[in-house]
Amino acid sequence: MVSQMNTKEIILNEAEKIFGEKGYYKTRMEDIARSAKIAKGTVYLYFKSKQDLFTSIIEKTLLEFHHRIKNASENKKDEMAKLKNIISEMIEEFANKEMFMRKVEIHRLMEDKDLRAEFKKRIFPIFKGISDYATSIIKEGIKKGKIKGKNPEIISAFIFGGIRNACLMHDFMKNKESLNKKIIEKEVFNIIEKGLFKRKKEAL
Amino acid sequence: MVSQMNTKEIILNEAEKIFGEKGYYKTRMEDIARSAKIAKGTVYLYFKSKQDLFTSIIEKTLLEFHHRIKNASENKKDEMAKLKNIISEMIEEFANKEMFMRKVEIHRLMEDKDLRAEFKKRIFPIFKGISDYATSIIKEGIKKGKIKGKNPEIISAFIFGGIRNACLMHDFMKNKESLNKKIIEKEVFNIIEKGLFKRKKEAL
Amino acid sequence: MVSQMNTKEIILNEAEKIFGEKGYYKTRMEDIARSAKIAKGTVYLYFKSKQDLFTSIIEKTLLEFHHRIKNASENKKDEMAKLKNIISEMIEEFANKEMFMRKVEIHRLMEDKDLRAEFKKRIFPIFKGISDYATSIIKEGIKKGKIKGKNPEIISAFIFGGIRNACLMHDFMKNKESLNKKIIEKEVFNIIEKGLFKRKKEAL
Amino acid sequence: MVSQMNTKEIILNEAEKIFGEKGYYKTRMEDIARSAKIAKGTVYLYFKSKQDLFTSIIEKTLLEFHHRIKNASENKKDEMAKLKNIISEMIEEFANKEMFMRKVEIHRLMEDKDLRAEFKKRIFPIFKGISDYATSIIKEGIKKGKIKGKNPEIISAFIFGGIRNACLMHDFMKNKESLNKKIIEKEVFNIIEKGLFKRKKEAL
DNA sequence: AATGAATGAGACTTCATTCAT
DNA sequence: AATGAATGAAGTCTCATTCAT
Repeated sequence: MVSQMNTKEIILNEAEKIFGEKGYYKTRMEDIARSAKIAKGTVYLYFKSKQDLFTSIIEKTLLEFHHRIKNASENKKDEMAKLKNIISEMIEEFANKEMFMRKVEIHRLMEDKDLRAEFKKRIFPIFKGISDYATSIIKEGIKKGKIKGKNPEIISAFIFGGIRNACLMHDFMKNKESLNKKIIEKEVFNIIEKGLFKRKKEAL
Repeated sequence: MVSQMNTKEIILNEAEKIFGEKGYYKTRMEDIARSAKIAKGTVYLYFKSKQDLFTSIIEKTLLEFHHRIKNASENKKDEMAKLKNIISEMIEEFANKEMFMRKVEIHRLMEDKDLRAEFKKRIFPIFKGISDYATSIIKEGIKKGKIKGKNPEIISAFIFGGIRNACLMHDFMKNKESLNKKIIEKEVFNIIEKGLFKRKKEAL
Repeated sequence: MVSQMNTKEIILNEAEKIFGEKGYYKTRMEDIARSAKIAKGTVYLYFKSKQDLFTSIIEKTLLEFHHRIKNASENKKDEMAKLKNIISEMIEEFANKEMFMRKVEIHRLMEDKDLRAEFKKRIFPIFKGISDYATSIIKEGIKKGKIKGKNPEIISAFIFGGIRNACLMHDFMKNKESLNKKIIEKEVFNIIEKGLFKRKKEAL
Repeated sequence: MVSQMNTKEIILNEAEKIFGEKGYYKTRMEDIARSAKIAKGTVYLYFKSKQDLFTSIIEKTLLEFHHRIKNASENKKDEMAKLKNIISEMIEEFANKEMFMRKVEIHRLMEDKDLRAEFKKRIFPIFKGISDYATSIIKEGIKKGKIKGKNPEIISAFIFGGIRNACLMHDFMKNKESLNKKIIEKEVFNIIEKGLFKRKKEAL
């Protein structure tokens, strides 16, 4: 039992690493098995297919992410503080070189007919949960007159995609320098704070 | 001559459509040939490999995009106006369902060893050209004291990625409704304007 | 008419060169067309298939070779002189870098089912003619008691193959130095005339 | 382990047979797989490409041949005896219908750019080893005054090629009758030992 | 006579998955 | 629970040949 748990965990970890490095299509089941120091057939004892394994990782990653942003925001009263904390968590997530979330495009993979069924069932609800959580904070902020804007979904997608791309671009353009999370955070806060939130003077 | 141009153009158009729909890996050369109503072998008369064809499309798409944002911005004096026009063009580009730019992740594909060589030679320079162009406007704005921020690259990556994701997310969540470009534009302008640009009161 | 002759001749010459360089399988009809500065389709006006073209070249080459050895030997009375002259012609033929006979293995190609039909009809008779011609001289020599041996076919095949291989091997091992025909000729004459081993009398 | 050894051996044997029958270019990987009663993909578990498989067979065949001629000659003191034993082995090798050495032209295949790299690394050294071995015996014989001639390389190439062609020609001309090794051997020995032409003394 | 764009059968190779041990 | 040899469907690319101009 313990050993089973371990093997499954090992596979998940190694697979996450390799999917993150090579992407879904370029990753071979054999790469994963080798990296996990097990036989190819063993992977199939724990996951019924490549799609299943991949979906399981996204599932786990998204659930963890959901927890993180919830933990980081739910005990703040102020929507501004909540959003800023969520943004910090996003940057943390995306800036982590090992994490594959930054690399994986859920939209794109959802269009793959082999993955779609599994994704629709297992990933979409979680994804929507995260999206709704972020959106609901913005919605609340708008209602309270603290946040400007009319379409919370667009706003949260904009911020999420913006941060992801800022992190990716850094890697892409100058992958030798390690990414300075603080700089990105500051830049994003600057944009968000003074534009997104009405300041007291304005509120008057 | 005319016929050659036509066939090549047809292939490029059909391939763009299918690569956009299915992604690079799921697209088979035969799909493209069938869609172009030609034989598989004919594609190879015009493009030496799948990589070459794909790269050619990205190349063309990025060059067109570069032209568009240049045309839309270069005759404006004000950096704010320039940036807003570029943003409008981005939205136009990403919101276009047929366009595959929205779907393609250059960062990810650059990591594919089969594509890397071709990409490094043909795509990276154009990509960098676009990036540099947007960045230089922000840089100039910062110098003139009209734009806040210290890292133009991060800012432009943030905006670009944010817009892209806002468009993708709309498709993803409610792909039946056609995307209203004006709404996205307004939301982005709202965020950008009041946050990114110092207002006269602030400048004082 | 003149122009047709010319085009056909040009194709034959260029094809011979390229088949000689690359071998039958690696030579593409397009290589030949390009080398002859004509369109691919034009080749098919003169030769009905790749097999036909190739066979035509072997045919021509073997016929020429037959003429050469006949001319070089038929007016000699002595079988020894005849054979030596034939050997000189063989060396001349094989040592010629441009000639493809040295490179082409008729035995091998005869086993290719696509070539077999054509070869059986057009090449085999010529080939046999040459073989018979050489063999008949040896036969005559044996009858007259001037040549030792019981199997003229084996003897002529041995000499032919030996010369061919000596020429090929030179190319293979030291292809920079140009092959010295005289040296090969001398070595072959030595063996043929007196054998490889010194007899005791000679050794004295 | 046993099974792995077996499958690899089976593939090598079947491939040797088919390459021998059809030649390198006409042999399809599927032919080999079918002949070995395994799936196409299985071949690739043991050999990384068609080139690799083919090269492996030549490698093995040449190494065996090297051993054979060494074993057949190294304990003889006399160069004449050594050479004659080597010749007998050659005839044995070439006369074997199943053996593909007789059919394969290393010179020709070395010019194929797909095979060249592999050949240069793996085949050329062995080939040269065999060639050098035969040549060194002739060289020694010349030094001791027992063998006539100035170019051991030419002499060994001549004998090797001569025997090969004599065997091939038999197949080619009358492939129904089984080849009588003794007859070829006798004919070759005759030429080697005393030359083709009776000298006047003998003629008396 | 000549062209060269187009065809499509066919070859090599990959890799997710299975299954006997 | 674990293995890894074996499978075979599927994908990329080549090239002899055709045919409309």
